[in-house]
Amino acid sequence: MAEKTLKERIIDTALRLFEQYGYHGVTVDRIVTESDASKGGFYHNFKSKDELLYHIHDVFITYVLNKAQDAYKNYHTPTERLCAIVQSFVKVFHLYKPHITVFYQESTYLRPEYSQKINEKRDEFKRVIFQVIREGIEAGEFRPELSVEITGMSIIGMVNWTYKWYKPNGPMTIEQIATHFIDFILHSVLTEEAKQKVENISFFLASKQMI
Amino acid sequence: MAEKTLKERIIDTALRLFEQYGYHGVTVDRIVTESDASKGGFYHNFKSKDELLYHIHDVFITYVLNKAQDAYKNYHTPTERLCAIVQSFVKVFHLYKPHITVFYQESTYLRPEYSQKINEKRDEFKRVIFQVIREGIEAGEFRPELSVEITGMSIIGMVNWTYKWYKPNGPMTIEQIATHFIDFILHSVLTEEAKQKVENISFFLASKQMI
DNA sequence: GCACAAAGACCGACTAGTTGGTTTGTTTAC
DNA sequence: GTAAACAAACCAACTAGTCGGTCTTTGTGC
Repeated sequence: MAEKTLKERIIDTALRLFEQYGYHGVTVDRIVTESDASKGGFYHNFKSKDELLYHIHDVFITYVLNKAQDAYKNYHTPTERLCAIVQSFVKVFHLYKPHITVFYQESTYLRPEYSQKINEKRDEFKRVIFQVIREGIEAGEFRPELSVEITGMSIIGMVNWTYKWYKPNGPMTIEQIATHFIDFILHSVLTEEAKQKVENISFFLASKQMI
Repeated sequence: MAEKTLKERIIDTALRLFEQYGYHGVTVDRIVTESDASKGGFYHNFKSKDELLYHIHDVFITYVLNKAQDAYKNYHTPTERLCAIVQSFVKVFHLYKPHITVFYQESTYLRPEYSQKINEKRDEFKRVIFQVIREGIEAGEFRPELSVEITGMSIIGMVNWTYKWYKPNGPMTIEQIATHFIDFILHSVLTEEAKQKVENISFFLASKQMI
């Protein structure tokens, strides 16, 4: 395996420090020191501290958006799609927890030119979720009295909040957490008929090879 | 009605600015200018910029904790208590949206002596919610396979996330949003028997004079 | 009711320290 | 030789906090 490049080392260090102390709680000098780099090396790889922040945002949102779009493509009923999206969404927290923390804590400090790009991808992600819920209602799988927006934001909020409490080495694995979320969500959105079909939710997930 | 004191004017201005630009995106000078105060007036009322941040945190968490404790006292079944807590919790977003935004965006920047106090109240709030869920399961109203912690954090996350998208003058009133959340939550946590009793959720809420 | 002093509220120019970013010159590695 | 990276001095801008002073209110003795 190739050694880590300087750029990667800087990003790793910055991520760790930003997560703990916040973007403004960390100086460029400190990032440089703790990643065994130099100021020259830093500014060779990044135009500015702002650009580094943008880069962190972009890596995460790009990943999660792609995962959602893949999940949409690879499954073909609203219920399966919703499960798959939530599943992959939750799993991201294992890999990208520092990214996510920075994403939700520091996005106010993104400069306009950067935040615009990020917001486009974020909105696209929301659109996919809303779409699935809308199709679920139309297909009769989800309860017709649901509000697409509030249901969508409830799901997004519930999952996103994980970044505030999830501990990678805690008592719950990320898969267990995902299963609980999906259980919670399916009980809320499915119609009685659809619930009959799914029957046992854990079994349903297993049969779809999601867990 | 008495005029607003300087302190109140400073807090109002700071809240508005912090919400939009973040704690580090706003200087004391700017707060002072936009609240028609002076540097001296600011430091007469607050020991430091940090203390102002703490004050904002404390007002919100104290309010929401009291509301949850009141809801617990005033109702006597787990289902009613959960509804009442969520109800009052969501309503807080109407009054305290800027506080909440600052609370969740800027808490990393609270100095240790302050964040300790805040965390105690926040943990106490969580404790109340966990307690209600635990009692709901024990009483047979909530599904026994629920995880108290994950269910609790799901509810808290779902509601808290509201601060990211709620617009006080948007198409949904805060009461409508609260009703949707409660509907979502009750469908997830209630056992089949308990659902029979509650029957129609909107009707249930109305009968308890919650909406 | 008044004189006056003490306390508290508030002002704003100033300071001292910090920090993102630059520059210049050097070194390493393919 | 060229690009990536280092080292360190340097700067300009910014910003939290200070400090001496003024104005206003309140309390007290007579």
